[in-house]
Amino acid sequence: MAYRRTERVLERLAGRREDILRAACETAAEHGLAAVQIVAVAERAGIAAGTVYRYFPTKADLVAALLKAIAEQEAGAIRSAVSAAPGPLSALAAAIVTFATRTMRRPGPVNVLLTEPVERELHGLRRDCRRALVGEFEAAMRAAIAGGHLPDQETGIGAAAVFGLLVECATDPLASDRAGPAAYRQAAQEAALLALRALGVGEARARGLIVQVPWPAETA
Amino acid sequence: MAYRRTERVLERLAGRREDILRAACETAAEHGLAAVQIVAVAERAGIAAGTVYRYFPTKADLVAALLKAIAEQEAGAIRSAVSAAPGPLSALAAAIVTFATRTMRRPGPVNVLLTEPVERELHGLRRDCRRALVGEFEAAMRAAIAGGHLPDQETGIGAAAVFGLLVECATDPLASDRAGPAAYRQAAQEAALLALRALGVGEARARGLIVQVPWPAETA
DNA sequence: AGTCGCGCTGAATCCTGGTTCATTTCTAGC
DNA sequence: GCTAGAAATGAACCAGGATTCAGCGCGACT
Repeated sequence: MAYRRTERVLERLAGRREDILRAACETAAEHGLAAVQIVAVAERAGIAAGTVYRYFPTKADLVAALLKAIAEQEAGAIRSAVSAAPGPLSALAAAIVTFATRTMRRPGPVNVLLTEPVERELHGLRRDCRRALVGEFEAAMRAAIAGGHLPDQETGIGAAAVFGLLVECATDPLASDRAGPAAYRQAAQEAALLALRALGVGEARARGLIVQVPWPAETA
Repeated sequence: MAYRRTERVLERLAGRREDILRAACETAAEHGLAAVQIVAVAERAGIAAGTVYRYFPTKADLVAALLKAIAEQEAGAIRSAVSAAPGPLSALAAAIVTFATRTMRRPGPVNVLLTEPVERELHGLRRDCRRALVGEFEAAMRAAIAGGHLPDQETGIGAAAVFGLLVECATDPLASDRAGPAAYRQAAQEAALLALRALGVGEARARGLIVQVPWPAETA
């Protein structure tokens, strides 16, 4: 008995796993899922290709972890925006504006969630990730409806509609001449206005809600 | 000079090109772009793999033709729905309902347009195809605005929003328990209502418009 | 019928990228 | 320092799928 996984080693191992996952996420966000190749990721993480397989038994596992990480990151951002809002309706607005702004500023992560993975076995997971994000909007809608701030309606389809609307607005090349932070905020507010109107919030009310959402933080 | 491309031969050649393209489109619509493989397409078209290369110099060309064909097919369906409508606003509603219904009934074609092709060189084309579809909605919006039937607004972002909204509603697994034609129509109308509200059409008016759109034809 | 040129064939080739594994390097305990 | 076992390495391997090409057979003209 000459080698034992001491605390120090475990830390290093966990850290390395993090490095790999981070490298994969960055690669995906920057160049798309197709660019997530074992050798490329390994290189970016500063290790050899074979080492990746000590942490992820197969590429599909790596991609699965990557999708979950991105989804959780985005969902977390929405949740924290929601919890910071003063009321249910402004929480919904905050969720919408936050997601729109983030996605416009950096479309990569969300694009990954919408991109069709090659692996058949990942379709289900990817759908779940999408659903998780849509679920955040749905929860916000439910709360607003419960409080009587939003017309009663089928939240499933409404949340999906909001999600699709925001993503398309963020992705559309037409809006791609967004030069600086101010332009992002402008475009995001425009899209948010449309989303809120779709859910039955009057224009004037929607504008008021949107303006007071704080600027989403850069990270997380 | 013992062989010349007679009329008959030219016809056969053109027909064969059509066969290949059709086979590719069907494969893509049924099993996704990843399933569009030269051998598979050739087999489906009833020819040998090598023959495909007499009509499409490279796979990317085939996929490009495929994307254009699908986009044109969808755009055409929207256009004919628009031109059959009695007025600008009902034309917009017709465009929306038609696209929603078609996509819910057969999500394949539209999914192909939204799926990331592996080839870097196809990104631009795919974007153009998307834009072409969005453009149909934009044109309908412009006409409605010009006629004073729709609040004045930025049509680019509005059209993109409508497009994304409809696609997501058609794609979302939540709505996937659509059993029959009636269910499709129901879901499509629901999504259309959200889309029209997003553009500032009041709920009551929107409902009235949607109901009177004729059932989209199965083909084309 | 004979000949020519073209289109078709499909097995062989090439390329890309995931996966493996014999070897090397490192860590913990003696 | 020395040894046993774990982790890392990276070149070799392999599979899937695009592409090529030498040979075959048909249609068109004489």
